[in-house]
Amino acid sequence: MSKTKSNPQTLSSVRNALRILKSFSTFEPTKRVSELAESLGLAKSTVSRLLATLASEGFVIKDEKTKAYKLGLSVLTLGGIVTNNFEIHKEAVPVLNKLVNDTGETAHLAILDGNDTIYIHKEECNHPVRILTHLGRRNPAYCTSSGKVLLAFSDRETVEQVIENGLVKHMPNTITDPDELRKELKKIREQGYAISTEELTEGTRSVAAPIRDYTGKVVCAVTVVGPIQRMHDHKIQEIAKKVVRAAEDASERLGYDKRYFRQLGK
Amino acid sequence: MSKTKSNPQTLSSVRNALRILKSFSTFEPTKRVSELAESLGLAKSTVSRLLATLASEGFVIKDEKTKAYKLGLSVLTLGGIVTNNFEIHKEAVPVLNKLVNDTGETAHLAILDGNDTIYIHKEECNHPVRILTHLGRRNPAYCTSSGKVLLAFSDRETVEQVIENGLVKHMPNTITDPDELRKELKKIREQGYAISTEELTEGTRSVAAPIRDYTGKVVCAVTVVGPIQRMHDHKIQEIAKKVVRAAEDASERLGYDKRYFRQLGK
DNA sequence: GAGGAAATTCCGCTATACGGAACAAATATG
DNA sequence: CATATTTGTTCCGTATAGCGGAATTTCCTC
Repeated sequence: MSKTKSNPQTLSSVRNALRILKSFSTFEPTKRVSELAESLGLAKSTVSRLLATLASEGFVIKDEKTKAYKLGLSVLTLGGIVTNNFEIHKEAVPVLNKLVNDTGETAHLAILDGNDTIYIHKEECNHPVRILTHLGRRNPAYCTSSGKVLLAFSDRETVEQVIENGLVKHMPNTITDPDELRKELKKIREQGYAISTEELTEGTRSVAAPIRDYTGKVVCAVTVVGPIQRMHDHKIQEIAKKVVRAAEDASERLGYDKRYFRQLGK
Repeated sequence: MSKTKSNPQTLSSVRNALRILKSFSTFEPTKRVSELAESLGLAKSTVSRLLATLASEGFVIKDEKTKAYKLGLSVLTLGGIVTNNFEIHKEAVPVLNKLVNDTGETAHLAILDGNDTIYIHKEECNHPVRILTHLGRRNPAYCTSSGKVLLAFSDRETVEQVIENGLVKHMPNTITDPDELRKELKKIREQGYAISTEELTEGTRSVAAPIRDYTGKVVCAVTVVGPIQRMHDHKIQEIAKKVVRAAEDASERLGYDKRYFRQLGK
């Protein structure tokens, strides 16, 4: 029964239920019994029962007509609680709002989790043409602007871990050479922001800058994402400035004292 | 083992795991083993194992120092997927943005789930004094403006179901008399919006209006919430107008043709 | 450094969750 | 329109996984 690495003290039925939940995505928002049975290597009867249990607690919803399942509202409620737990949130949201108004593009807050960045907040712009992202969205760190910023300001091991994990070429622009990535991170540290142009997703460009807490530690990144047409080379510097400014504002609100740390020569 | 009503074909271990997840709230964002064992009526060892399993899949995070558990990032990711699934979302978010700018207060989208309203979107205002709500927040329908709007435009059975479920007095202003509630809903149908003043939470007032889809069905409510000091009697009519307008805008974007339905005499 | 509380691990027993088969329902096919 | 096929659910016997309680470890507290 050990598919990935079944820790000794974990319950397989529960793990299977959680795997079912995790198998949903923006691109496959509905799932059916046999599909899941296939992909998880379980009997149809087992999946059917697991789904019934998940449904009874509101974690999935069954469309009685098509017999397809989608994620339920319990999941939404829990997500909201998580969001509320991040203190960064309270301080950074107003700043993010302003940034969206100033740039006209969608902005996010992102943190690092393992080898990925995760959007912990999203502030949508009004443009009819929008990039498809969502709260909680998980992207590989090495090929997104927010991820690169967070990596640039994290310890060596984290970076090496990401490299060891493999730099997959998603797009022509994806950085796949370890040394090139290290150089890129150095550059980001120096200039104070990161840009990513079609490194993960076609047609999109993003800019990110680090938010620091009162200890000077980078805890989060602000990032603005948009279609490359609207993120022209001649506009990108302007946007970058605004992103950096927003990040500095948010940092200040978290008690970060720029001058103090400059004095320290950091 | 039948605590609430254990459907024959549901798995108790999975159900217990889900119950653990659901026991987290904004007010109790962390939980400990013995606490959960007590409240769920399970052995500490059982809870410990369930939590270990939940942690291994990122649904909870254990603070190794304090041994306290909080909800994990997997939950956030799933919540984002749910959000993205609501089509109303795409259409209503720009409208909501505008509403927040116009009123200066936090706005939500809400839907009805059983006897509760659930916020499926939240657009925060910039005021330093803010109402504590969150995405996925579940509130009783009969004592919130969004809930009352949604009830006002749903079928008789739903309303009677809510009444049967009990009208608990949360505040002096809470409507607890069934007939009074029915009268209130009638009034809401006539005027096209609902107001709730300290019916559930002290110091808050909210206004809500219905969003309709192309079939004319009320699918969702827009609501603006704020502290009563900022929602003065002499300002409330103005705010209500804006909320109704926003709801109409959103309805139009969903293909609802006001004139067509007026012709029908609806 | 001892005492106590809390979490985890161990262990034996039973209940339970599993897979397979049978059944039911819905969809596709001719 | 009947038949074939796919898909989901229920039933059932068995093996085992998950349960509670005790033992052990860890972590505070005094």
